[in-house]
Amino acid sequence: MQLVEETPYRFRIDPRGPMRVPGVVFTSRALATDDGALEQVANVATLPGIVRASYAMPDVHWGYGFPIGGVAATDVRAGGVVSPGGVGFDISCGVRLLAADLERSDFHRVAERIMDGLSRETPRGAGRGAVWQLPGDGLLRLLTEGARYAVERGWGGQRDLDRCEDGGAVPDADPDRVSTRARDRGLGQVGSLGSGNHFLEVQAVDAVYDERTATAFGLHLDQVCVMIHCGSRGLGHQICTDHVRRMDETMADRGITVPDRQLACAPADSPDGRAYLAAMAAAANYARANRHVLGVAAGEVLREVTGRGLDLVYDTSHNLARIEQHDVDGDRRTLCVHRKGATRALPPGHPELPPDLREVGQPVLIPGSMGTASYVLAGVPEGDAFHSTCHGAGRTRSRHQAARTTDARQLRRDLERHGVVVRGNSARGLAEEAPTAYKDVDAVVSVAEGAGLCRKVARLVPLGVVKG
DNA sequence: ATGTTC
Repeated sequence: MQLVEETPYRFRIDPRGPMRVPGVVFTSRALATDDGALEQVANVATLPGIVRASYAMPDVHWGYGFPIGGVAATDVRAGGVVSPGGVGFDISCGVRLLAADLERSDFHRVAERIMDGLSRETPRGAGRGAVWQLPGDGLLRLLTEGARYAVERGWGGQRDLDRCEDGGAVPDADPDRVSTRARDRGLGQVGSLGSGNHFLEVQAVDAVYDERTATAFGLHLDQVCVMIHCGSRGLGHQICTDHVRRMDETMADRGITVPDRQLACAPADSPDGRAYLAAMAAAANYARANRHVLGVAAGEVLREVTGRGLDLVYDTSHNLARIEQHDVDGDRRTLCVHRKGATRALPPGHPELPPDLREVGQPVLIPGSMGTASYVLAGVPEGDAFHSTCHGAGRTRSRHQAARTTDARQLRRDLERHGVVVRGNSARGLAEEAPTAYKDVDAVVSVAEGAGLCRKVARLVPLGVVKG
């Protein structure tokens, strides 16, 4: 794939064949790799109604149809499509960061007790376990009311909603567009991590790049934090499966052709498109509630051991499509913005930000790979790509490759030698997430900042990890 | 990511 260097951090793929717009890849000469993701960037550029460009963030890698680390916006009033592959199977997968009233130096003497407690109270792995057993009509309410329903039922409080994207619940969710099978899968999983790259980490603020913004976010140097990375479990997965199948069946009848069946799509303003968006919104609410109750459970463990609880910094999703208003070629347009492995990064002054964050911009939470740093970033005024930035380190090797070449016991020893207390789930799961299978998160974040997509606020390092 | 192959 031919990349044309526009600036040190911005590269272009010129339109060819059925591409309607160029590809724009935010990367660097050092970071750029091609595992097939750039071909996918070009494929996405062929989607009906796509505007401006098919974007890739610095952590881009190959995914189902769309690349992970991709951003694509379509013009809803001009037949623009929505594609489940542009959101991903783990709908509204995201990150929740909570800050403890505890210093790094306080942690070590209680580390084992805290990690044992977090391990005990955090269901994880495929299938089993959840911290919240929902009452009879609970799932339907959760799908429409998200974290607000959890608060109503006694989990956490108003601040948890104020510091969650969309106040804890996205509008326009319709449980009727969620299949019985999807609901069945989701019913017993509210409050569980899942597996793969999902985790709960205890971290310490290792560096602060912007004191004023960090203070507004509720963070300071050497503070202990808890970061939770998880999504919508089997429910979101089943919704994606159901709607991809439906769109794959009806796409040809609409006269839509795509270069890859995994780009199955429908006009956002069509029955199939609206049905997916309504089901996706339900999964987004599920994911918010999932992270919410896991955060409350973690806070109870910390309070039990230390007498100090947790305050929410922010909760953000990096797998979602949203209907947003943006200026394109001088016109205000209604766009369906797909972010798959990409994080919304609202600039200072944006009306959707809570009042206490409006001056500094949206907190952007970037989980590193296991045992490496994580970041807190902020949105910037000049942000390109519809106010989006990266979402993590980004894989360089497949799960299979990582598992084949990693000794899980050695990896665990290495982590513990670096002072990270490990509470794993399975040896294979640990091996698949070896940091050597990922890009360097410090490099990814530096490129994202260099490309003008966001700015650094704080760097966090792991003290303990509960692995999904 | 995922009751890791409906």
